[in-house]
Amino acid sequence: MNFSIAEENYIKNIYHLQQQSELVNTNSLAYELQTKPASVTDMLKKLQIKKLLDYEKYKGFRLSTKGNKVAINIVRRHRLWEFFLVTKLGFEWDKVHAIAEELEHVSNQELIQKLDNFLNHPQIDPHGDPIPDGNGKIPVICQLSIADVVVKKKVMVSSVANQSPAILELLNHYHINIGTEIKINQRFSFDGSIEIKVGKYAACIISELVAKNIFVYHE
Amino acid sequence: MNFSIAEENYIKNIYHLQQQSELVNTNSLAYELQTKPASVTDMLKKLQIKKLLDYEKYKGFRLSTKGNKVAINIVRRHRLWEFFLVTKLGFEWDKVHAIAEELEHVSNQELIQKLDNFLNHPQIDPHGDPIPDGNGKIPVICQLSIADVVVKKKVMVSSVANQSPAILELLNHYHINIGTEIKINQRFSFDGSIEIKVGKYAACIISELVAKNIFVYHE
DNA sequence: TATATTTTTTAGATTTGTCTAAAAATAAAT
DNA sequence: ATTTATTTTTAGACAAATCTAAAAAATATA
Repeated sequence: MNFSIAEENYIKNIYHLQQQSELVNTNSLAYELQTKPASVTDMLKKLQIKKLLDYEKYKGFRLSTKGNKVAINIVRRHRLWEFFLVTKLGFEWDKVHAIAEELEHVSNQELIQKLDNFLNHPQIDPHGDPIPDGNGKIPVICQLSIADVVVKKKVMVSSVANQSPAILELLNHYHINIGTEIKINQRFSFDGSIEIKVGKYAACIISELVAKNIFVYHE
Repeated sequence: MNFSIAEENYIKNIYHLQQQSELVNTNSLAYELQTKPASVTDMLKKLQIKKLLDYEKYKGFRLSTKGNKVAINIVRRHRLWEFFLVTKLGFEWDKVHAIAEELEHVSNQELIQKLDNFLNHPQIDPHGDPIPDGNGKIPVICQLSIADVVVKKKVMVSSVANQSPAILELLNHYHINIGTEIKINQRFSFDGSIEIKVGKYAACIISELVAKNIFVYHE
């Protein structure tokens, strides 16, 4: 089944609000979508008719099982594109959300399948959020801050917590990006700083604050 | 300036019809867009107001200079995505058009710029059509059928003329794709067949018919 | 419990892009 | 040069998604 861009945006935002609280209300969804409560009510009726929503007038609403599947698929597309934009096209994190918001509505199944293959089935997007697989299964995120990784271990960067241009500038300097391989050489007890080796570059030292903000895959 | 998906589809199709004849008429555009002449007339008025079109009632129409620039930009996006889908995601030619038709409407300039970089500024799309550059300049296509390439020369596949599943099957067998490097070893006068070397695979012989359908870059 | 406040929904209008059916302009044919 | 046929445009309607303003329901307050 195919949905309009407007419908998909409603579904996705209901999904996100449900992560906070089971039941969603009209005003918060209107705020999230930058629209008016009256418009939300109109769309809720349409989504209910399409069996995507459990909805009772004045009582709040939640996605149905079917609605949830659709939502997870949209989230999957969004996060795969974000991963693509950062790791392949070299975008920085702050720019990718808006673009992925558009790309996510291209809903060709084969496209997403092949994109997933091309990206080697990433499990975490550049913001550290899990990427649902083709069956809608959401991987349990096994991430660890570099500050907590045991020494001598080789790890791969999965995401960065603080996504400010300030830390971005620093990470570019260290040649650290999503997917970068890092070896933890040693930890200095004086200030918690850590010596790491990034790819083929000479070993360098990062502060504890930086280390705490870099997350890596961890089985 | 930003245009709706409907507007972009009209602009693009007017552009394509103009390659055939200078002036475009309502019926042929309606046919091209799978819509009704009345709808076309409505949209023409809107495009004229936006200065994208030179249009006189009952007299036919053509894109203005501004409209032409917009059209070329859409064509650029479309062809870059097609190239991406074939060379990076491994799609076959017959599948990419419909998907690129959707992707082309994501009109973020930086996205297209970075995609172009990522693809190494391709000049020809998988169908052999030229890809306009960032300034709207359309490269003159220097393509040559393999049947016409001098022997001992190394060339790169730019496009394939006959885009049937039948030739596709054969080319997959030879490991030939868009962007593949091929060396022309020798030509056999008996049947015009040609011995080629594809990448690291053992040399093989292709028929004259196949050779005539494979086009390569040629300075 | 009655009143005030907030939240949600309805009613009716608007915009975009489409349609059908009929009218107007142009082109073709006798 | 009329008539016929084709092409194009208008007029009016419709669906999707939105809006404003007002009514209805739920919640909070006195």
